[in-house]
Amino acid sequence: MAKSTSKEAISAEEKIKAAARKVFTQKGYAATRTRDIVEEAGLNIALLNYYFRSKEKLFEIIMLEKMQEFFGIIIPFLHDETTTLDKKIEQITNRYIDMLLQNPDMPIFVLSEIRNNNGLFKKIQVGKILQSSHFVRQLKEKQPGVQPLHFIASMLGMIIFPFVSKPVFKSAGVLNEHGFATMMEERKKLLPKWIKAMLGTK
Amino acid sequence: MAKSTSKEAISAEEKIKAAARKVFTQKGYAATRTRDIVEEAGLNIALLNYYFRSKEKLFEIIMLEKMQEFFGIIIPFLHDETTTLDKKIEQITNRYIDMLLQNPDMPIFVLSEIRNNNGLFKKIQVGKILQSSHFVRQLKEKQPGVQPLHFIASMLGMIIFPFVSKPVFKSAGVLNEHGFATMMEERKKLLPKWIKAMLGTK
DNA sequence: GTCTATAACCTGATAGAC
DNA sequence: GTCTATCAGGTTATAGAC
Repeated sequence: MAKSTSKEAISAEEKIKAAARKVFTQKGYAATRTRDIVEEAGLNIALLNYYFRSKEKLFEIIMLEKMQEFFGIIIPFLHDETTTLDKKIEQITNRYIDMLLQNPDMPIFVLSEIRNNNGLFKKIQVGKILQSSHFVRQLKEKQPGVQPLHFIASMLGMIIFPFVSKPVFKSAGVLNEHGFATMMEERKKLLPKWIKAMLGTK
Repeated sequence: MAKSTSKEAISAEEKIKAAARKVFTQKGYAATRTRDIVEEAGLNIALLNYYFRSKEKLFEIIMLEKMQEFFGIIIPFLHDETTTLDKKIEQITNRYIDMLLQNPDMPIFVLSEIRNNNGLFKKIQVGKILQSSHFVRQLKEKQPGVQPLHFIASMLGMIIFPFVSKPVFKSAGVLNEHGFATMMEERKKLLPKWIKAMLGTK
């Protein structure tokens, strides 16, 4: 059945999915109980199993969704043949930070669940997509000596790592929620400069 | 009782601790069963409870140990008043990568467990140590406009992020175990150059 | 479709023999 | 100190009423 587009109330199925998104990404698969999810949704366990068969099946749906978002968001920019390398760096930085500010728990969730369960991830062809991208071709032209992987790992590290270590900042009293958001907004300006500076070295 | 320094066989207590280190860091607290730990140690559950009282108490011991290593390793370099900023960057990069190559699962373990359980972490005064360090004073002199936090987040991101995303590289077929180690060895040379290039921008 | 009650299983922890 | 057997509690999943 196609999803209704009218303004009618959200279905139980959708409520459970939304709750699962929230709880799974916050606590991870192993630490979440089906009870946590249905309580968050204001429903009961029977409904979860009625719609999704099992905790594991529900998790797969959420996990695939999150991996798609996490890895998919920069693909259009990587393949854009009309933009310069510098422009791509700016777009990726801005777009990624914006998306992660909406989903701050996503990186640590996706990365730690892939550690626990590489099976699900293999469906996504990250390696091939990257290697065949216009972005990597441009990188090789600009810096023939350096593996693009090194550059990409650095760029993504600068963007994503603050989200992964956000709980550390908060617990250590270095940053609160608002301070973190401000910092990431500043980084949208700062990182492209730093990333381009890396390209200037030999 | 002081730990024996002779070459006698490893005690059951030490065997369980070693097994716990391995299993907890690989799977995280929630996903490990006490049975996993004692099987790894070749012993039985009763021993675990005899020596450590509970799964949680054993976990706390391992977790404190790992946090100490993860956050503590760079402190001596941060406070060294005899070295230049450039030298510190080289030392931190080299030393951190070496340690993480020995403990590749450590970053994702420590960071995801802090997310789940900030209580344990609060005992370590990361924020104060950082702010009062010679390293941060040197940074402020060199780049008065930029928050040291931005710089540190970038530097640590470039160093640590590859370890956090290692399962992605492996599952995606981009790198195998040996390729990853090679890449990190290359990064010991590459990162100091890139990090210093960031300092040169305004 | 939704709910309550319960089954079936798993996991951490302990009792008690050696 | 070490082990086997077992308990107590919690968790997922389902049966069956509405």
